[in-house]
Amino acid sequence: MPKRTKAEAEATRETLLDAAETVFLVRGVSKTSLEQIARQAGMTRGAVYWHFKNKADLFHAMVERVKMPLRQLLDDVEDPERPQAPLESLRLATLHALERLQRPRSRRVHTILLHCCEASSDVDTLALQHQLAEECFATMMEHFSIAQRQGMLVTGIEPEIACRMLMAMFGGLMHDWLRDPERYDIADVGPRMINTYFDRLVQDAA
Amino acid sequence: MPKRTKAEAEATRETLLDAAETVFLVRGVSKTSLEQIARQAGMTRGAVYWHFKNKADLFHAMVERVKMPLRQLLDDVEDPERPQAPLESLRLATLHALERLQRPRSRRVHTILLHCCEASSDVDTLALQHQLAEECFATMMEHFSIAQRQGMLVTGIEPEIACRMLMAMFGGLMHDWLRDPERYDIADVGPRMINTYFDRLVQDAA
DNA sequence: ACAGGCATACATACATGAATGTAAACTTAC
DNA sequence: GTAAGTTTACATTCATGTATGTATGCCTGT
Repeated sequence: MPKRTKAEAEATRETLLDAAETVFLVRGVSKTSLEQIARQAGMTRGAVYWHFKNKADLFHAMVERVKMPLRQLLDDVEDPERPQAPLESLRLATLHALERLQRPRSRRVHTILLHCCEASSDVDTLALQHQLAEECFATMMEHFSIAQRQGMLVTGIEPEIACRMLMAMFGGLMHDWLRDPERYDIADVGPRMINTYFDRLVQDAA
Repeated sequence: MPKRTKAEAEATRETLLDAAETVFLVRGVSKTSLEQIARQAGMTRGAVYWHFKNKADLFHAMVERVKMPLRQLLDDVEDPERPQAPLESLRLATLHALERLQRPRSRRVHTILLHCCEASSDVDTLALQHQLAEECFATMMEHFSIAQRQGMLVTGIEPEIACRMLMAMFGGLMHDWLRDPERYDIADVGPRMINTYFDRLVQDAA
């Protein structure tokens, strides 16, 4: 039954993206055919090619649905009353990011990005990761630098190292947990790791 | 000119594995055909199918050439004179692992494992990672637990969290650096991160 | 020691299957 | 009626696995 109403068309687009998430997770991106995605969504390849240019385009749209840059996370948690608490802001933003990661869609898409697709493929996943990482690093470096100037960083620790440690820890935790989420409860382990990091490596000025 | 001598045959096998590393890095595992690998090695698919059952088998052999479990790293660094310095052993083993990672072949293969192949594909890369991670975790947990019993761990930090933090940090650093090794010098940043971690989170008993 | 025979180490050819992109047909909303 | 949404049909490309070809290294009997 061809030609749905405008709203219905938009709905099928979302359905196709949902289907893509599902199939990508199981088969991996490169081994998934557009046919499989279409069938999962209860349609044919024609629908896919109508809404998206090709697999790369579809993939990109799928990622866009969950994209949430650190910049915005920080805007959410930064306390307007206390504009100079960079480390506390970072801690909260990190914890908040960890919570978002556990939401089903976010979890699925990040699993796909980290484990079910490869570089130099249809989709340039490395460029996506690179872009996100650079933005994260720049934003975090600002905050760590401010913290250091305010004497809130334990002496002897350079902002760059602290920054890279946090990024590595967070990224590594994501990568490791998403590989097999049943192994441990990230809602418990994650915050303990993050809090331990901030409590130990980072010290309020006297 | 078919049929080489036994030693030459072994040499072509290695050549094929080298070729695989090269092509996998550029095209990604799933998008590389055995034809491309064979041509890169200056042969035909016949040679590939002679030495390996299929792409998965070839991939597995490629990984085996660099596989170096943490257990062995620890055996290398553990001081027989001072059998009770678990944290120092871990620090050294971690630093040593970091150095190994920078060796060209190790670097290539790990890049492929982390960025150029996907789960649920020909090769079960998740199983490989899982296996390594489990062994690492178990071994490290032993050492962290011993350290805690000896009062060498900062009070208030549980061995499990310390263990997972170190694993996440190391894994995240690998993942991040290998994505674009030109961004920073891991030979400089890596040890500083690791040493900072051990210096700050882990404390010699009084 | 060497001549045959057999297994080895590849190359070539072929059959199959599957995915892609596009074009054309069809149906209904607007 | 026309354009948006979707299906069906088709042509092309490409990787895989296998089967077959073939020349050489290696070994065994005498």
